[in-house]
Parts: sequence; C-alpha cells; structure tokens
Amino acid sequence: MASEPSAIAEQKAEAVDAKPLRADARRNRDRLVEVAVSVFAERGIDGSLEEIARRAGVGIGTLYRHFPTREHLVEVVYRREVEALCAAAGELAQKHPSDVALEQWMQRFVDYIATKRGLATSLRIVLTTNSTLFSDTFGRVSQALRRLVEAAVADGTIRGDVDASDVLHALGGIYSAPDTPEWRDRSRRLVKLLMDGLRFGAVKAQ
Amino acid sequence: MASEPSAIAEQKAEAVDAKPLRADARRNRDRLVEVAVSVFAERGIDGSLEEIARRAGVGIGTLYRHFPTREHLVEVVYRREVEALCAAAGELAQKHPSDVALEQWMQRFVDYIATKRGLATSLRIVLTTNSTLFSDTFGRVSQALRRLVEAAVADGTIRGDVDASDVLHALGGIYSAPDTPEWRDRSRRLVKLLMDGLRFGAVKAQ
DNA sequence: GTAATAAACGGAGGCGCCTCCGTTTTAGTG
DNA sequence: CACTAAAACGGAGGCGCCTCCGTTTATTAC
Repeated sequence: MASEPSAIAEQKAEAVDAKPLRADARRNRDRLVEVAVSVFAERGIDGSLEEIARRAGVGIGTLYRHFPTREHLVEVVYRREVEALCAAAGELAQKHPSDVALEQWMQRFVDYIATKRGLATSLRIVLTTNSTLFSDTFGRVSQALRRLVEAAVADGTIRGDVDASDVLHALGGIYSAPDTPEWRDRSRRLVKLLMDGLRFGAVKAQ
Repeated sequence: MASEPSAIAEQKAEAVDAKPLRADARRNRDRLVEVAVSVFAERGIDGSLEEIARRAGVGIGTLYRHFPTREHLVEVVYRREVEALCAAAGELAQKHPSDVALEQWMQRFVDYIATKRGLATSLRIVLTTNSTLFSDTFGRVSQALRRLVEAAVADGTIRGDVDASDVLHALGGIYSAPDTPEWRDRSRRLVKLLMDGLRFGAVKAQ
C-alpha cells in the first residue's frame, strides 16, 4: 500500500548523501524494506530479522550489510510509512472536497497510530534515541495537516477561526490516550466530532 | 559495597507482599543480585544473564525463576544501589560535621551517576517503562538530600536561605549535562563550587 | 566478448535468550 | 530419623542475533 510516492522521496533522499547502489544491491534492499513492513506489522517491532531475510530471499548477511542494526531497519520502515501517510494528504485533496479530504486523512491518521500502539515501548526507544527522526516526523505530519486545513478554510468548507495547530492539538489527545480495547472506535468518533465542530459555522452552507 | 543497609530494607519490603523463600532460594537470589551488580558494572546493562548465572554458581533456569525478565533483575539492582546511596547519607551524617556530610554525599552522588552514564539509553527505557520505579527513586533521593541540607542549615554550617530543592536543582544540572569525557571532573568541581556558595554566609564562622 | 576487480552475497558458527521438565533439596510431619 | 509433598534447581534444546569470510556477480576497461 502506498509505496510509489515514498519510493520517489527515498530516491531523492539517498541521492543526496550516497553513491548509487549496484543493481542487485538496490533490488535486495528494496525487497528487504518491503518485507520488513509486513513482518513488523504481523509480529511487532521485535519480529525476527532472520525471517525478514528469509522471506526476502536473501541471506542474513545481506540484511545486516544494508541495515547494521535493527534500529536502522526500523527507522527506514517508519520513515517510509510516515511518508505514505503524508503523501495520502495530497491524493485525498485531489479526489475529494477539502473538508472530506481532511476528515478522511484524520481517519487514516487514526489507523496509522493504531498500528503503532502495540509497538509503543520499542518505538519510543527508537524515537527518543534518534531525535532527528522524531522532529522530522513531527514536521512532515504537521505540514501535511496544515495544507489540508488551510485548503478547507480557504474554500469555506470548515470554519475560519481555527488553524492547523488547533487541530493537531485535538489529534494529540488521540495519540496520548491510553491503549484500551475501545481506543480505536473512540478515536474514530472523536474525529467525527471534531469534524462536526469544524463544519459548524463554515462560510459555505452544506 | 554498601550491602547491609539495603539488605535490611529489602527484607522489609519483601515481607510486605510475599511469602518467605526457602533457605536455598533466598541464598541463590541474594547471590544472583550480588553478582549482577558486578556484571552490570563491568559489561553494562546488556551484560550476559548466562554469565551472571554462571558466576553465581546457579543454572540459568534459576536466574529466570527469580527474575523472569532482564528488566526485573535490573530493577532490583537499581533499587539496591539507590538504597545504598540513600543509606550513605545517614552514615555520613553520623561521622562528619553536617556540611562535610552534605558535600561528601554529593560527591558520592556524582560517582553514582557516573556509573549510570554509559547505561543511559537502556536505563531510560527501564525508567520510562516503569514509572513507579522512577518516582520511588526520585522520592528517596530527595528525602536523603533534604535531611542533610536541613541538618546543615539547622546547625549553621551552611547558609539558611536555601532548601533541599534548591540544591537538588543545582545537582539536576549534573544529571542532564552531556556525556563528555570531562564530565566527571567538571561535576566534582561543580559540587565544590556549590558547597562554597552554601558555606558562604553561614551563621557559624568556619 | 573477455578479463579484472570491486561490490555484494549468503550462510555457518558462536553466543545469548528463554522455556520446559526431569532431578534434587528442603521443610514439615509422625 | 524417615517419609513425603512442595519448592527449587539446572541444563538441554530451540531459536534469534550478529560476525566473518569464502564465493558469486555486476561493472568497467579493453
């Protein structure tokens, strides 16, 4: 899901600081990341690296050459997913009216966080160890949100007296809420509620 | 080092919530903790559990029965060390004039932090995962410090217009300072400086 | 095409983690 | 003491981590 836009971004990012990989190396690397996404999704962030190598059809040595530590691999996977989430903002904005785009993106945000819930502890380690990663992520996500909010404000589908950071604040509650079984449903409701509030008093009558 | 006072405290703490261990079990458990202290000190918090078991002269199974996860063992070791640090406050207070006791305790605090420096990341994980541990520690350490400060203020060996939380604040800088090679020396100097400031303007002339 | 060489591959091997379960020890009871 | 049940022991075994190095492959030069 959603691999093309991030692939482009990755290419760009790598071109900056590294020599081009040999064809086979590039192929294997991509393969590994792809497989890692599913393995981490299935088994959590502690999923076996040997399984990842096996499923990708490469030796464990190859995995370690590309990603010297588990954290390296986790970081790449994580960045790729954040990238996909942000890219989705652009796509949604093209296909839907701007208020709908905003709402759908927030629901997607909830889904995204949901998959990260179980991994909370391990992810927190990676995120605190690597503070660049944290701030990059935060920056990208809030930029994506800002565009959606501003577009919706601009064409009057949501009220004008809020800005992106208000909305981010509201979403922040979702992130820090306790990890209960009902979390996901509650969060979905919360997003709807938030949207109702945002639509209420919009310039354009619905 | 400094095992008796904490042993007493441990006994008390355990009596509260657990049945007494069989003699051999108690012996092995104590042994394991003792060895774990040195192994963690030598090899860091990632030191091999099998080595700990080996050095303690027990099977790996025994270690795991007593401490189901590495974190359990780390927690016990950590609590014991904090306990020792706090107990030292009482001992120093008996053997030295109260300002000297305070100074020496702070130097010891620096030594203690120094051994934790390398373990920062792993320890942070344990401390954020287990917030009770964090607040317990904080509480105990600040209580120990409070007693020393209050005694020194009371008998006029340090000035009267400061309290324990001021001093703790000053020490806080030590804790959060970056982990450079000169860290330890700088911290020692900082403690001396702090003491000079505290002695300056004390009621009793030195 | 072929040769040369730098790059990449992959898996064996050594070590640590953790579980499981047959064996041993302890603490009660008569 | 002797016996017994409960508790504790310990290490074999299965799995994952990671390194190291002999083998294979892509690329470059001719």
